[in-house]
Amino acid sequence: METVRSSAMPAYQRIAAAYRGMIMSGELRPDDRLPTEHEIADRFGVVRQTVRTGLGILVTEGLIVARRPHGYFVRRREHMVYRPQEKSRPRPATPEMDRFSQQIVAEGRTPHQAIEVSLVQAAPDLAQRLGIAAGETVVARRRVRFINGEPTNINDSHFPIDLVKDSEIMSPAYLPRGTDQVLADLGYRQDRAIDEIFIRMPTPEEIHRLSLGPGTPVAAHYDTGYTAAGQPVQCTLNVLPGDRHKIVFERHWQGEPAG
Amino acid sequence: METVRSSAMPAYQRIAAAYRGMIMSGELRPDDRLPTEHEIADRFGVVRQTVRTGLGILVTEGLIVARRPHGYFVRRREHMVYRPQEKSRPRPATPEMDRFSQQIVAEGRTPHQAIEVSLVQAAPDLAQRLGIAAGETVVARRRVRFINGEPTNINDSHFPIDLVKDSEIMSPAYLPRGTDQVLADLGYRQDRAIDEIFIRMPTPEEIHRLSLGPGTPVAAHYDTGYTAAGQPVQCTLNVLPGDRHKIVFERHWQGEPAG
DNA sequence: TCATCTACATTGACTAGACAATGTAGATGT
DNA sequence: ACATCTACATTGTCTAGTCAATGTAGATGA
Repeated sequence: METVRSSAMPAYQRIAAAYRGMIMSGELRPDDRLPTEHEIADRFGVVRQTVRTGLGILVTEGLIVARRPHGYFVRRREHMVYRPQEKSRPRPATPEMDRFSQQIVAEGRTPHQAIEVSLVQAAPDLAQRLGIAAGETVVARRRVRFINGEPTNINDSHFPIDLVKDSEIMSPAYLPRGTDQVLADLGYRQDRAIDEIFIRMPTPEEIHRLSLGPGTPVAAHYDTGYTAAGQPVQCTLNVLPGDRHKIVFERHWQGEPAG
Repeated sequence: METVRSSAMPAYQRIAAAYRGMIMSGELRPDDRLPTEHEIADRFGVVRQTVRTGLGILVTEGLIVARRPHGYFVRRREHMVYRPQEKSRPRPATPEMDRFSQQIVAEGRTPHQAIEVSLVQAAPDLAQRLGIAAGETVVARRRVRFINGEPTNINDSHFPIDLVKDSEIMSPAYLPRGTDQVLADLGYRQDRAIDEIFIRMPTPEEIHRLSLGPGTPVAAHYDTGYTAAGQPVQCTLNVLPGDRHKIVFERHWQGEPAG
C-alpha cells in the first residue's frame, strides 16, 4: 500500500487541524455542515476510519457535533452568565422566585426545575465540607434547572439532617424563598461561604442528567455555607456545562492604597 | 462472526465503564497500571481497536494516561489552589516576589517563570474588554509559570500601549512588585476588577505551552482591571488546566439580615 | 389531501489485520 | 565495570472492509 506522507503530522491530526482552523477563522460558521466522512476521506486520501479519528478530536473539543444521518455541524455556543457572588447579596423579604428563576425571567427566557429530595449517606468529600463523618445521613435536594426546556445546570444542595428534618426543605416542592432563607428561618442564617470550583469532564450520571454532548467539560462549583458561629449548614454542588455558562464575579480593592 | 451482545451498551462503552468504575471506587489507584489493550480485548471478546476506543474515552476524561511502551496508568491529580480574590488584597510595599511565587514558595515548592513581551494587535474579545478598537496595538506580557519544573498555568497580561510604553512592563524581566504595582506607579492604580471564567478544551497552542495531555479541560480566566475613574488598564488571561487547579474564593453576606 | 411506507444517505460500531514508534531490559563487547 | 547494542512488549497509526441505526425525502396508497 503506497502512502504519501505529506507532513510529519499523522493524517488524523492534519484533518482535525484543517477543520479546526476553518472553524476558528470563521470560514466555517456555527451550524455550517462539514463534508461527509467519505468526502473528507477522498480529499485527504485516507480511509473513513482515519477521518473519524480526526473528527472525533474536534467532537471532544466541543467544536462540532455529529447528527446522524445528516453529517457533522459546527457547534453553536452561547453562555449563560453565572454569578456566584449574587448568592450573598440581599433580596426582597418575600420574593416570588428564587435567584436563578429571577435572572432567567429577566433575560426573557423561561425557567423550569425538576426537584427531587432524598436521604443519602454523605460521601467523604461532602462530609468533610459539612464537618460530619463520612456515611452520616444528609438531606439531598437535587435539582436540574432548565432554560427554554433545555437542561442547563445541576444544583444539588446537601444539609445535615439534624438541621432540616420536618422542615420545608424535605419537601420536593419549589421554594420561592430559596433554601438559604428557609435555613435562616430555622435559625441557621449563613454569614460566610467558601466557593471551590473544579474543572473536569462530566461523569456519566452528569452527562445523562444534563443531556451533555461529548466533549463538554464542566465546572463543579461547591458552595459551602457557614453560620456566623462557623457551623457549616449546607453544601451545594453546582455543575455547569462549559458550553453553556460563563462564571462572572467582581472585585474591589481592599486596604490602604499601595501606590 | 458470532457476537455475544451481553448488554444494550456498545462494547467500547462497557469497557470504559468497567475501568472508570474501578478507578472511581478506588479499586484502581493512582499510578496503578491497567491490563494491556490485548489482554482487555481477550477479556471482553473484542478486537484491540474496540478496546482503544473505550480506553480513549477514559483518556479524554482525564482518568488514565498511556505511556508507550509501558501501558495505561491511572492518572494522579493534585490541585493547586487558585484564589482570584487574593489579587485585590493589600501587600507589603516592597515585596521580593509576586503573589504566585509567594504562594508556591509558601507551599514548599519551586516556582519559575518564562516571560516574553511583544506588541500585538488586539483581538476583538480583548479589545472589547480594554475598551479599545479591535486591531489596536497592545503590549502582551506572556508568561508560562512552572512549579517544580512543570508548566502549570498561563498568565498573559495585556495593556493598552499608551499606558505603559517606555515602562518596566515592556521589559521581559521578572518584576517582583508585580505588574499591578508598576501600573499604579504609572498613575493607573486599579480599584475594581471584573473576572470572567470560561470552561473549555484547550487550543493546540495552549496544549503546547502547557504540555497538556489529552482530555484536560481548562478554565480561561479573564481578569480586567479598572481605575477608580472606570478606565480599563489591563486584561489578563489566565489559563488553568483543570487537572492541576482548583479555584477558591470566599464570600461574606452583605446588607441587613433578611432572617 | 393526508397518512404511511420505503429507499437512502449518513454516522455508529466493529472485525482482522499490518507496520511504525518508543523506551526498557537484557545481551554483548571492551 | 562500563558503555553500547539489540530484542521485545506495548501503544500509535492506518487500511479495507461489514453490518447496524437513524432520520428524512420521496413514493405509495386510501
